[in-house]
Amino acid sequence: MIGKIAAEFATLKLWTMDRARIEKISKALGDETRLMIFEAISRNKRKHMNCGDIVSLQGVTPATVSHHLKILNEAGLVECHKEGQFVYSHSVPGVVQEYSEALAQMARGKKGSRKR
Amino acid sequence: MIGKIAAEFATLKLWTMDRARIEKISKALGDETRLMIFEAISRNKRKHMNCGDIVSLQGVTPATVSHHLKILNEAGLVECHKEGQFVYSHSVPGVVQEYSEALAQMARGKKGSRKR
DNA sequence: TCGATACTTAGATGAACATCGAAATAATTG
DNA sequence: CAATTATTTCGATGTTCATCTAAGTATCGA
Repeated sequence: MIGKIAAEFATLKLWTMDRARIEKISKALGDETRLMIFEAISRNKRKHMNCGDIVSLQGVTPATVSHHLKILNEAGLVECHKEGQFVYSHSVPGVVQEYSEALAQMARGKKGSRKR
Repeated sequence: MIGKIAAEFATLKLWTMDRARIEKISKALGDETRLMIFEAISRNKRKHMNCGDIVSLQGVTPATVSHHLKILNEAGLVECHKEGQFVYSHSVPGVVQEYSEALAQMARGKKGSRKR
């Protein structure tokens, strides 16, 4: 039965985020300023925000914002694209989703954590 | 109807985790050793683990394990209870759940984040 | 009560990191 | 091209933090 096979695929999940990835995302979220930035970027989905927008939102310098954006980007939480002299960022909710599932699985005591 | 009221309570959610709480949990999860400890504790639901069990599992001293357990506990991710000379720990999956929801909400750009 | 076992606390050390100002790079516009 | 604006990179600085050893506290068994 197709349904059964599909159901098995759905539950099987050959891979999960490995611990290193979970750690990286957790680290990225474990800073007050970065959380503010991530929240701000997520809130403005329509009109993407650039570095300067974020700077004017909170009390940090462009250098600091740039630094944090890099970390959020390397964790996969936000993506950036350059448009002329501006760098616009948007959040990637899918990564948060995967991260949540990986954590839930870990908390539930499942084995998981297979790479590839 | 009781059922309806209960359902409203369930969906209404008067509060969400505030940023400080999210930050604290993220920090707690943002360390390799702590992730290992959290995973180990979660995996052994039946027979709760004590400090020594964890020590023998990974290459860290009792002092370090104690330190990390404190942080995981303060984040609400694990709970500990003393039994004689032993301190047993177990994970609290509900907190991971709340944390995930708060993050998802943030990533989706919802307002949320009301305290109390 | 003594000695062993389990854990915590204190203090020290080195590494990681958040932040800034200043210099560098990149793109835009006069 | 020169001047301006946007962002990144560099180097410095102070703070946070993971870890250890050693000393302290608590519990158990003889």
